[in-house]
Amino acid sequence: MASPNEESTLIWLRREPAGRRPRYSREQIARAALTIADAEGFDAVTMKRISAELGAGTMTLYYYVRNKADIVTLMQDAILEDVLIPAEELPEGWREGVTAISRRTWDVLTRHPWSISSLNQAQFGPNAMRHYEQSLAVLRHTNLTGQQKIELTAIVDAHVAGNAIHAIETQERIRAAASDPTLIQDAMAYGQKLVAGGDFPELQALAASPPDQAEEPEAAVSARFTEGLATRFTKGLAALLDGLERSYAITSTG
Amino acid sequence: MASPNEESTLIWLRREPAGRRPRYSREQIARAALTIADAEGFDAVTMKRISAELGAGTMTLYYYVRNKADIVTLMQDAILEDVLIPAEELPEGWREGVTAISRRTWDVLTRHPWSISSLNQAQFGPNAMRHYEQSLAVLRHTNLTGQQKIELTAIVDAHVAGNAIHAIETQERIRAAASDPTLIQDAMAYGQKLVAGGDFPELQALAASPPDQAEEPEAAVSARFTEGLATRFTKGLAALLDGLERSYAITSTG
DNA sequence: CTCTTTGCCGTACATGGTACGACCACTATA
DNA sequence: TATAGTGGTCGTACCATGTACGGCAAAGAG
Repeated sequence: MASPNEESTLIWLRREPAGRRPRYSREQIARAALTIADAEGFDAVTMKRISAELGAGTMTLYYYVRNKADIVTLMQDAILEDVLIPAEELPEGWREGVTAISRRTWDVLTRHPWSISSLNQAQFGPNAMRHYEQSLAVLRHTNLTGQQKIELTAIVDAHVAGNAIHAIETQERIRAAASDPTLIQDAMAYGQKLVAGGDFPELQALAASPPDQAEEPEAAVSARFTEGLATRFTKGLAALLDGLERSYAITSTG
Repeated sequence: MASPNEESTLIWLRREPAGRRPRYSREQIARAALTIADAEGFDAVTMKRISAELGAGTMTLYYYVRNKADIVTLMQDAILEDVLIPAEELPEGWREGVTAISRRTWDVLTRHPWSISSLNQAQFGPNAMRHYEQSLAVLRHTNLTGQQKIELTAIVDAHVAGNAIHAIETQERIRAAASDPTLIQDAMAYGQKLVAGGDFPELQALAASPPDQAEEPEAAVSARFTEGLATRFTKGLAALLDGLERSYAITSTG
């Protein structure tokens, strides 16, 4: 039997140094890492970089945290905090509730493009738990069984995550293209080469039609794109909920 | 003006060594990498490891490929080949077609868990192009405009990817738990601790009900889970298509 | 004032990607 | 057949990153 509560594999079960006068805190560390990730991408989040940001030695971090994965876990949990909707702001109906939560989740994930690259390394945390609880709570006054609530939440969450990834990738592509036009040129060249081969009639047909809205300030293009992604997401989500409402025969029992 | 076609940023536009008698080929390299990834996970895919698999020196790979990202690109494209549906097997209606493609995509992605971890590093390739073409082709005999086809495809693709990720994560968690029971124990301990705090009424309610189907051979549990994930995916997809059919007022013009 | 604990961090090592350039064998030309 | 060039292989070396280890100083306890 291990000593109570210490040396767990979960950071959430290991107490944070709080004894005499620790100079830093897990929260500070997470915040620093987050700042870096948002500004320079996930790859820039390095133990050295984080510690430098805090004015500490690299190894100091290991006093607060077991390894880098722990820090990533903290980061994920930090952004999941933003995903939570204050109780007062939660709309009434199940459908409005799910929509609000999903929309907010998508927003937050999209605002933190690194959230995708870091997916594999993170662990379930308290805010994930709260998010889950909230997602279920929204379904309270429906005729769904517990298993059905779980299922529906899983489906919707997966949908949201998938669309967030899609949006992030698109945005990243735009950014990359802006900083290095060669990328686009090459991609276009390759695409055209393939299409010219004649094996892609559908794509060929599409390539012919759109009115190439060139000549627009970079920022505008980017902004319109992001907007477009958001409305596309909204549309898809509505369709999904429509279908789910039907197939589960969901009714309000409020 | 650069020399024609050489030194592109895209591997697809750089010719493969084929002159005198190259000992290897990009395809071989990709296959080797794929084998390793499937067997030992993406992290095991190392330049040294790949070359060892081929019986070559590490640096030899760089004669066929510019860098590791290129190899990842080749890997992705390789599995996308499996995603393509032979023309004869494509069902008639748009809905059946989309379902078949989506289902197959989900299957393949799920069978290659590393496809997720490698998302960020890969580039669009020929098989991605074919997959896209096929997705559009299935919508040919409908009343959708070109933009709508693109939109719908994007939505469905994102949905599929999201669900695949979800499934993969679940499976990975199961595997991890199987190899190290401590993980589950800790997670359960933490979960219960949180729930005991009283702030998670919905989760508490759910935790009470399910008939803890313990005492089942590991393999069986895992298999049932996978199956469950697949049917869940099918259900969600059907709902999504239902909703999309309605909101786009899709009709067949076949 | 001494001893123990807390907290900080320099050093060192393992691993992974990759730039550079030596080296060998084959082929074309003289 | 000798020579020069070129296609293909790979050893060495360098850099970046995560982290184990252990020393050290300061704070508190006795």
